[in-house]
Amino acid sequence: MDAIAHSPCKVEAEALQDELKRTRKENETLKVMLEVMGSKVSALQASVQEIGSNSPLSSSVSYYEVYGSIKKPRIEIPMVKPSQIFVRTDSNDKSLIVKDGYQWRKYGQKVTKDNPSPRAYFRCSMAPGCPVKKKVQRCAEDKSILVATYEGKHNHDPFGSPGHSIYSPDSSSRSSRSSIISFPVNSNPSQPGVALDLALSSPTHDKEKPCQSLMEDHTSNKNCNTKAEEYLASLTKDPSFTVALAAAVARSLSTPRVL
DNA sequence: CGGCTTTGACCGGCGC
DNA sequence: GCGCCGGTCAAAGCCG
Repeated sequence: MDAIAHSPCKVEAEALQDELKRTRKENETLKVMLEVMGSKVSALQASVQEIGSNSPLSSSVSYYEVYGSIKKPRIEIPMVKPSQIFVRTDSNDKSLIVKDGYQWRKYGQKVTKDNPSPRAYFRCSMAPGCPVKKKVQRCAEDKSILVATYEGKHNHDPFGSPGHSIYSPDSSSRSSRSSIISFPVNSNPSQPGVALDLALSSPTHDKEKPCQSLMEDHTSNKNCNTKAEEYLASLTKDPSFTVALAAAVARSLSTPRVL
């Protein structure tokens, strides 16, 4: 009886072991990919630092765009949709307003466990059916930094006009006291200013103070020119980089430390 | 007066 | 099952 009962179990066990082997191998491959991506990110950060980053922020890349280029990600990634931007404001300014060119209606505020600063919840009010929401909260590490998390995709243009860049430095909608940290890559009028937080995915950075490192890196410089855009565009066009970046971001979000 | 903010209540998911 | 916590609702008040 036992022998009859065990033999299918044995087969199952072998199948599981086989799968485990395959999973390990895949894990190794992903590790290598992550390392490659890490070096690319480091190069990118160095490049951005070199040429500056604070110029006409016409648009940015978001996790959506990263995933939009992937038909079916091999790895299931929970909760990767929200993308973040970091905004430096006056530390005396207690408002949780991130001026990104869209019109937002606040519908709630909460104090969360992990951060003493209250988190504000906004809905896009520029278009009636716009599903976009954003959460704004001060960085726990540096209260002068606002962290805005965007969810969803706008079904309209900012200001209803494509020519009206939401990140124009001269734009009256921009707060003169704040600077939005984001990487201009390609133009997408339906996206808000969404930053790709490379600090999250870079293996050279620890999880702590992702916003601060970005702040130092990108606000200290004033010029971001087409070279950066070209470099970033070439990176985002690279499918392997995109996949690896997406995976790394997802892993960074789900686990504090990857390697 | 209409639209927005504020804020306490409520709800659902999740971990223990 | 219960409590905690994040997210949302909705009434009241404020402001242009």
